[in-house]
Amino acid sequence: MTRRSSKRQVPRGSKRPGKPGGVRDTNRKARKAALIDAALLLYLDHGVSNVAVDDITTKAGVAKGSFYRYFEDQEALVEELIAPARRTLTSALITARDMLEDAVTAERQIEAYRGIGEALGSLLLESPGPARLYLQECRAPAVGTRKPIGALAKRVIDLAEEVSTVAQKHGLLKPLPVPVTARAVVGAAERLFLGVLLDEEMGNVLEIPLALVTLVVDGLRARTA
Amino acid sequence: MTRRSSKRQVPRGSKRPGKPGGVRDTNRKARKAALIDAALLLYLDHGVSNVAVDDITTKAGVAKGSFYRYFEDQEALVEELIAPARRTLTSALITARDMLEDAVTAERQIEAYRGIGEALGSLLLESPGPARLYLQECRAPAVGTRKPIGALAKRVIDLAEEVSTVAQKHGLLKPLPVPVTARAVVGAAERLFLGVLLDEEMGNVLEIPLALVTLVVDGLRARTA
DNA sequence: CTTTTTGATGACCGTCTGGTCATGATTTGG
DNA sequence: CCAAATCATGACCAGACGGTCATCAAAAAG
Repeated sequence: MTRRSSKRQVPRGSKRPGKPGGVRDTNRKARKAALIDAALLLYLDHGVSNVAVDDITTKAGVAKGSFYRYFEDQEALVEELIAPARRTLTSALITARDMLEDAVTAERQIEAYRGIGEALGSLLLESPGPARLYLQECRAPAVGTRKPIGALAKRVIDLAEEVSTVAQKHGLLKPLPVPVTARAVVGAAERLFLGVLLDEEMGNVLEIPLALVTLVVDGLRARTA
Repeated sequence: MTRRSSKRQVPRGSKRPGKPGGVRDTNRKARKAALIDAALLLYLDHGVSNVAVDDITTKAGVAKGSFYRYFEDQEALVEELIAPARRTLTSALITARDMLEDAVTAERQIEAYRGIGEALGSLLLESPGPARLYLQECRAPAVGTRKPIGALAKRVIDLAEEVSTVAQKHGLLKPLPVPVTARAVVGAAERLFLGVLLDEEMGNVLEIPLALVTLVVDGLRARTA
């Protein structure tokens, strides 16, 4: 029996995948979830580059050969692991950018930024693990297992620059270079949220969105009438 | 011949180390520098967890056995590699904290923060490699080879909190939780400086210190007369 | 109930890696 | 010049690791 050239969750041309909700479908989903959950816990403690497939499958309680039925390699697993975080982050930034396009008042501007904060907040609540993994690893070199995280980090910065570009076009920011304001905001937000996820002593975490808005609105805001 | 239980650059009780400036002393320093330089280049591209001792010694042009004459393991090398960055960062933060203790005017406060910016600026100029390595890896899990970097990251946050505590004591910051303002500033500064070191398109990089001061002084500043 | 298809398994293989060490080269100090 | 000390070397070793695969188990479909 030869290896299929391109592995898939359900192989294309599969003749008997079983019906949705059936035993096979249920087992496949459960196994993938077990592997992803196990990997996440190990990545959070050890970093994405210090975890072996053996570690993951042992923690997930499945045989090593099963890993390769669901994932080409660890990079493929990480890609799937951070998919929810990618969707939430990129969606929030795009929505904020579009809202700012129409933001002709300072109130609408604050609302757009608040939308980002809220989306990030919900990300922290719904997917704290993937969010924390992203925040921990997003600046280290995007090689091997970490590639999907590095790609998302680049996307986040690109979108943040778009948000800043639109904000500045409306005269809503000081005439600082867009790449500078985008990075300052992203950097501050990332470290603050990482602190929350790491249970660092942060005081009243409900003040964090305020702090961020303060940074953006008061710190970078253009002094216009 | 048995292994010494604790390796050192010059073994304790060494009988003929050679005089300072002598052939051995010179060769030792050159070899350590070659290994550290090689390791730095590899760590920057691949991450601290994806580099083998063989990689380092090959790039440095020395035999593998020589590596272990100078370093216990890679963690020891990283400890030494970031020593200049650690000195500069901690010294700058401590100086700023002390200056803020005496800062009774807004001008003195700005001067203290500017001192941090200048120290960071000189760090980027004098040790761009170690600075970039620190910025890339400082949030990923502090295990194995990355331990020294994680320890420095914790120290930086601790000192930043002290700086914020003093600033707030003087009523120079809004009454936001100290951990929040400290992290916001550190996060913004780190991402901005990383952008410079990665040659990301940042516009006029001379505006970055201004952006940081803007964030701190205008964004977090208490609205006092 | 049976055949076909899909999934699970963990031993196996080749490569990678940390770390050691016997041997020889070089430096030191008298 | 010489004995002692220090340094350099890269083959070697044992274990770690990614990925495969022959075999068996389980599910699907008729």
